[in-house]
Amino acid sequence: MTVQHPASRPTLEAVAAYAGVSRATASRVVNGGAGVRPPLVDKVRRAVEELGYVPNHAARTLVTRRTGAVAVIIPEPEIRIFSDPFFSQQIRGISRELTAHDTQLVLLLVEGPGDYDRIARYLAGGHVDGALAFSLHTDDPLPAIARRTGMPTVYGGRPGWPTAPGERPVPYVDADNRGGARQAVRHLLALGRTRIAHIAGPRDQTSATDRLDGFHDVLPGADPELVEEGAFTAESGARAMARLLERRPDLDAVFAANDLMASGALRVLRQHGRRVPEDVALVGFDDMRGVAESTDPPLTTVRQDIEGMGRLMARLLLRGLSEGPAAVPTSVVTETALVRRASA
Amino acid sequence: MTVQHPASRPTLEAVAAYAGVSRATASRVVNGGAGVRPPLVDKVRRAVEELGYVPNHAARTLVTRRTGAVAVIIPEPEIRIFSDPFFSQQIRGISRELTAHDTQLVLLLVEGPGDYDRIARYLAGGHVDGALAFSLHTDDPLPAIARRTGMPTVYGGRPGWPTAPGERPVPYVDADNRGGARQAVRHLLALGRTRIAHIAGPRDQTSATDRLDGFHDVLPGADPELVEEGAFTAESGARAMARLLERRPDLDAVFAANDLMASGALRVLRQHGRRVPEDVALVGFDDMRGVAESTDPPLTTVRQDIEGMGRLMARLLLRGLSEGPAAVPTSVVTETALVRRASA
DNA sequence: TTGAAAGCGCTAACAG
DNA sequence: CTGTTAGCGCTTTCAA
Repeated sequence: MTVQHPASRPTLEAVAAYAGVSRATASRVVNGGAGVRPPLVDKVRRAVEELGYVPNHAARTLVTRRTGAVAVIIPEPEIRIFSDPFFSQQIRGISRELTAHDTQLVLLLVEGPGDYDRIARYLAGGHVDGALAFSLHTDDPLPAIARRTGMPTVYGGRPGWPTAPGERPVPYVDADNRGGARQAVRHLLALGRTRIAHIAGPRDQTSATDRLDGFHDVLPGADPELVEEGAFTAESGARAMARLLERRPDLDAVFAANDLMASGALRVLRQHGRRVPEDVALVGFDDMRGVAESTDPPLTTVRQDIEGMGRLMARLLLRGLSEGPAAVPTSVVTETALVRRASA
Repeated sequence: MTVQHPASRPTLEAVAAYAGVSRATASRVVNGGAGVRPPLVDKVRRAVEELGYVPNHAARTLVTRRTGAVAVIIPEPEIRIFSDPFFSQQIRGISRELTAHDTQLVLLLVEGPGDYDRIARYLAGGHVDGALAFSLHTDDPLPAIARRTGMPTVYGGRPGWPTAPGERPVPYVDADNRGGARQAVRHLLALGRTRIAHIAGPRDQTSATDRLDGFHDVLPGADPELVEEGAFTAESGARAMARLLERRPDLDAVFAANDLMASGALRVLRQHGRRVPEDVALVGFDDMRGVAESTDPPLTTVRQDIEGMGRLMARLLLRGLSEGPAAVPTSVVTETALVRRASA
């Protein structure tokens, strides 16, 4: 803690006076200097330097109606389910892109349903120019709020409902979950496996259902007994694996919808005396740092570029902000890549 | 993306007209309504409701010189080293506290040394009322920037240098690392272990040196051969453990300065045929989710209230903001607790 | 208790 | 190319 009321900083007025020009000219120079004669530009620049002038953000926002800030809205529960690395990598990507465009990141953590009032007020309050939001569930109030407040918003992850007729589809960025799942299953097939099981994620998350769809794309006639549902946690993966093993002790491969579930499945496989990959080949999804490479054996998995997705979200939003909604593609799907390790 | 230029929202002027009062009275009501007669208060409230009025933040900031926002500054590299859960829990605590006080959280990720210019400009720009910063290294430019810009700042983690004479000590919040280490080592002692080793963290982090100090508090005459240094990663923990085992194959207990290193050590212990806890008892630090309970055996470790520390940081800052620096205690150290599991 | 008026610091027409 | 002028929407003396 230092000064309580920061010594009042020099204003544009002061800079103008110091440089011997009008406030308007000083303003022009500060904002790029277009259309101002070089000698004057120099004088003003020197004045800015000398006086240590920094533009007052509030005053600028008041007249331009641009805040230079973007809200990142994260539902609290997600932060857990989605496991932290995911969250922080995405944030990093967003932060990089925003910083490169001189835009600030305001973090809004949503604790519970009651919090949406606060979020709505915040968005309506003109604190930010746009918003980035994540992993919408079917009944998520956010899109309605965004629409009502007219706040340009880009979503992370494919929304769980179809676009209403006549409504502009919401722009989102997502990994190619379905394609990635196909890569995983095809790999297992190429290994000569014939009884491939799938541990799916929760039905209310599109990333989970998309992966399940990818599984069925490659194995259209898969025995329903070979599919189990987990909750994207290691524990749930272990339980799903146990059920699978009970029903189909003859299975020779497993594609788990994420690495956490794969790690749980791996533990159970070993407990049941199965060797991985000899008896049962195992593929995960996410290439989650600290999990995928550190299991024994390390997981073959599907990698998605999480940071890149974050960057892309920010880029779409910024483009929409500067060029209008029409410049924003409805959605962008990023590629996934199979990472071969020892488990399959 | 919806509207490009948000439909201009109603102003105080509009509310005042609608309610049939002056702008001044409307303003008073919006800000609590002190000193306004009830009937008028009601009228204005109704007008606000009817019109859907939300105060313009920029205009308010311009006159009050308060932004209602706080910057959270996180050095990029730390985000990795410190492992993500730490980061996100701390953020959560901060967010909770700020939200409760209607204050916004602006996230500033620092990518590299060059970024400090940007940070300095940002803090000088009057975008925020205060700042929260983390894990300072000895040569960190942040404190100087904070001082220069007169930005009230609270730090997370004990700074790595002594307060310069005549300077106000920086306020910080930290876990009782030293006390926690003592708890860990005493526990090992109580178990009857006599050759207790320590895998310390990097010398330039006070959390590491404090834990090392705690170790020495309880074991003042410890053989230097029983202390090794790691980098707070699982890999470095494994390497340190290997060196320790080579030098002192007779060791019967290990206190690792964090859970990640403990997990690496555990792996190496097993590879060398040591049973844990029978042959070698092992204690970690952090009670890191997803690590401590999921190793085999689960780790006995020292828990710190990370979210609570975050909350505390925010609370100190907010208090300083409203009551002046004098109201902020120099620093607060939070308690740690030994969590007994199977490894010791 | 209420209202009138000044002004926070800046940008953006508009004239010159 | 530069300066003058009018606000942006709000809070806050100061008078009434």
